Amino acid sequence: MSESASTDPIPLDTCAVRLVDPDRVAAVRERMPGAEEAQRLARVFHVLGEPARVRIVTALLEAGELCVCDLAATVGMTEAQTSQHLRVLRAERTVRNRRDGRMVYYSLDDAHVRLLMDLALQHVAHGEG
Amino acid sequence: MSESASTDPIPLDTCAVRLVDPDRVAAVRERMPGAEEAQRLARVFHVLGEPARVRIVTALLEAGELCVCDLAATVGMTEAQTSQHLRVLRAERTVRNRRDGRMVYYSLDDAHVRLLMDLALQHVAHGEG
DNA sequence: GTGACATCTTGAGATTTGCGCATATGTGCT
DNA sequence: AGCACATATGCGCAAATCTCAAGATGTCAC
Repeated sequence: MSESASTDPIPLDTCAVRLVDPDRVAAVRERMPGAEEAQRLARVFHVLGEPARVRIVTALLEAGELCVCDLAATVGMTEAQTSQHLRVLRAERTVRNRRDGRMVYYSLDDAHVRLLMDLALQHVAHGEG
Repeated sequence: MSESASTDPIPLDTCAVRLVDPDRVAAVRERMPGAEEAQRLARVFHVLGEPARVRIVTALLEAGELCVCDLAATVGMTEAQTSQHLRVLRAERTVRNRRDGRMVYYSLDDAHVRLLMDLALQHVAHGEG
């Protein structure tokens, strides 16, 4: 494959991939979000990329605020499972918790989440047959 | 734990979790999306829950349309890697491909994706310190 | 302080997922 | 047809992740 370099006229300064439109590639690279930004975006989506957590979030969207036991009953999971998923959601600032006695009440921490869910619902509604 | 049922006054028709506000739980359960809907939502988010795919999508947001080799150069991955992620994105109808000769050009298949990305960007921008 | 309850954390097992390499498919050129 | 190129696919391995069950933490009541 890469043995006899009989023809090697193109000096690629970046990496070993062929480029059709280098100018466009450079322009897009400059304007698109950086690697860190992409990582943060991915983390947000990753947290929501699980049916169990989606159900938790949608339940909180409807209820506004729920304690862990009621939340577990709503989504049909054990309390330990629910608590574990809530920890992941909390780490990403998707939900916030308020302590009242020995109960802990959870609610959404960001209004964007509701919009994200609505958009995703439209997305799956229009494309899925 | 579940050995000596000395006190068992509450008949739970659903499962073995305690309920603080059964009426509210029932109401939320009825109004929130079902399990299938949650699974579809999770699949959409899951596909975007990876830095590499986020970068591909954001690159396509800027470029509109790119062939695999330029896309690989833009996001800084090998063509095989890029192709594999594109397969995942295509399976979820996030991107579409158009063949022109031996090149294959990719673009976003759904306008919702742009909105999702913008919302997620706002989300990570306002909360991250 | 002791006991009961709600929630949180931890650990091992099982499943999934991404990466790298090699190869297959499909297209255009001579 | 034969060759070269762009992309897609299949396989093996390492890493991350979900799940389940048990124990730890913190709070209220007596």
